[in-house]
Amino acid sequence: MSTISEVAKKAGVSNATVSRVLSGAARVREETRNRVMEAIDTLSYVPNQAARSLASNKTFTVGLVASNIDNIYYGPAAGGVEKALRKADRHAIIASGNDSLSGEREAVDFLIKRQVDALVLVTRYMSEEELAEINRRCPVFVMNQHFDGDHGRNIAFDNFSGGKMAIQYLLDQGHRRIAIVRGPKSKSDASQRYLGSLQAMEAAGLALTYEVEGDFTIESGVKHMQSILRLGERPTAVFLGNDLMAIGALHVCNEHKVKVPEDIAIIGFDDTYLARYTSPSLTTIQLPLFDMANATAKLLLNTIYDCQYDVQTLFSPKLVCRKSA
Amino acid sequence: MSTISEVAKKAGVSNATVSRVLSGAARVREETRNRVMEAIDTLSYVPNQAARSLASNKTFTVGLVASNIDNIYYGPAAGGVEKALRKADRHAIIASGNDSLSGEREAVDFLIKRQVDALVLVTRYMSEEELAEINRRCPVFVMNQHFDGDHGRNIAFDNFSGGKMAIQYLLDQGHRRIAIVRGPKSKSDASQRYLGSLQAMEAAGLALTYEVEGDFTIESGVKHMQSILRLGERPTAVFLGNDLMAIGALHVCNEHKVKVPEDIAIIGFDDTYLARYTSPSLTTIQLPLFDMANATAKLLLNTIYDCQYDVQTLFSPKLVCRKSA
DNA sequence: AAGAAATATGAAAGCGCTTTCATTTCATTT
DNA sequence: AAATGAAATGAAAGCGCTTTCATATTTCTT
Repeated sequence: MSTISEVAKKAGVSNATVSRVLSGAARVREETRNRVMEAIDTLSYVPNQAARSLASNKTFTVGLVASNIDNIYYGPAAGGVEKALRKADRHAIIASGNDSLSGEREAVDFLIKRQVDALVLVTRYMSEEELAEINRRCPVFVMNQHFDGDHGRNIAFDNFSGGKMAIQYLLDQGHRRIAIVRGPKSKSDASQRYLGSLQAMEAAGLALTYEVEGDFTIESGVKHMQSILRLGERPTAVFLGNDLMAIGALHVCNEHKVKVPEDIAIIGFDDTYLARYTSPSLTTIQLPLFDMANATAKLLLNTIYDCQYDVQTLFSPKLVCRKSA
Repeated sequence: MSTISEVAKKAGVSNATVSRVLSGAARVREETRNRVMEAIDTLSYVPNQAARSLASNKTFTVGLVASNIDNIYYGPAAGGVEKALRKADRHAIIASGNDSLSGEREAVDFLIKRQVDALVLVTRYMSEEELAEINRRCPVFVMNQHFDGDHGRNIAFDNFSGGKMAIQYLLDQGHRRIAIVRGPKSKSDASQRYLGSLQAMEAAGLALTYEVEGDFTIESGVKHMQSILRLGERPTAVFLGNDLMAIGALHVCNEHKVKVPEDIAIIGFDDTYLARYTSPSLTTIQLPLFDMANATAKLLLNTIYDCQYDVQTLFSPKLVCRKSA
């Protein structure tokens, strides 16, 4: 491991100059810069991150909290964040919230202790007020979620239109008896989807046959679909607030020999990569999670590290027709 | 942010002493320690990681490379690693290999540049020789994989018995015509599973009806199952080298109205959390990925940071009977 | 109780950078 | 050509810890 001093010596300049060409912040004469670059190359010098952090009071590290690292959403989310950060020579520390509020809090505390420069939160249990509070301790960035006191720190998705789109599709297919297993009332994305659905129903002069609140897990989809099958008059179509619940619903239908989509149509939300491999394959509303996560990280880079990325801050839903509806 | 000096001053000791009580390495008189702890508490002092790293020449950071962060295996693997590290007040940086060899290499280089103290590699394209080579640059830890020159740096799983178990179960169910979609020949875990299967067949005096090499993706399961269905004389059971391929196979069967398990029995490997929600639910061999990842991280902690965890270094397969076979 | 051995603590150097401030060099103007 | 202002560079002071070495204190031995 060579140090900055060795590079400086070899290039015949001071440490300060090497530091300057490295950071790119201050200007250095063309010729000097070349000499330094050459020295860096021949010594294959790599700056010491710890020293950098200590001197500059930045860690170049971003914390990423997922409510449950083992969730199917986590992959694309982490992937999108990681890609953007790596390109900018920063990195992410992961911390899982172990699927509980206290776990999420611990994860956040851990990362703040670790002195990350910012946080990307993909949580499930934290209220928007809590996010705002954390934001006072360390800059918080989120996607598909609002929080008070954010200063353009979230990447949005038009959940309302997405919900509307799902129901509209069902309506277009001739369904009139429609049930909804919506996501948690505490989450604004879930509520927006729900509100959108409602609007589509109202516009058609219809009311929901059945409605219940799920928690976005497969198990929850299983449970609520079981209730729906027990209903006296079954709906002909069910809109589940996310793919995971739809997978649970599909599983239940298959177990009970209820034919999808003939007996009951199922539509999900998110278009996770499993959607195309369920039986039957899942019709769903696409949410470009990877891209949104990538945008979130870029927004963070712009805000915290003065980068200059173009970032799309609002994403739109898209219907993906497969065979379940 | 208070510093160690402030703590020292408040406790009426030197910085060195504070450092000592913090690290727990050297001994400090009971009474002194209490005074220091109290000062730490009242100042709510948190040590600066960068300074710590710079002074000690350790980053307390572990790099975690997954061939594809978006893979279903990644979650439990990352979760297991993260849990162990966090408990030990260390952390993991993630880097995805973007599902390619060059990507995996870039991820490794990035992390080494980032000066991680060690690497946990969950790669798909790197040969065991390459792992050994990387190990010369930075300590490498792997699970369910061997590499040359490791010094007890891997957590093993008995894939051979697992493969045997899968076939044995099929045999016990009365199947005689059995096909295998094995995993990549380049991966020792896949090969062990295959060898185990073969042994079970031989012991029964039978030969495989059909055999082909898949690449552990859903798509690969789809492709090979399609070929199998086109076979003149179909097998009555298929053993897929992992759950992902089995999910693909199930999907194909359902699309072609081939009844599972009546027409064809399907058995997978890994017992990912989706296995219980496929249609029909997947009979498979359980591989305790989270626990293995956790053990890998503990092994790392013991080796690199002189921790003293008990670690189980060999894990065993377990048959999980569901409905697909 | 004195000396030796063991234990506890402090002083200070240094880890490898960034950054401020002063100085030198260069280009421009008169 | 001298004066001026701008641009480029260097010297050196930290950033907040760990760790070595020396010193002070306690405990043990006889």
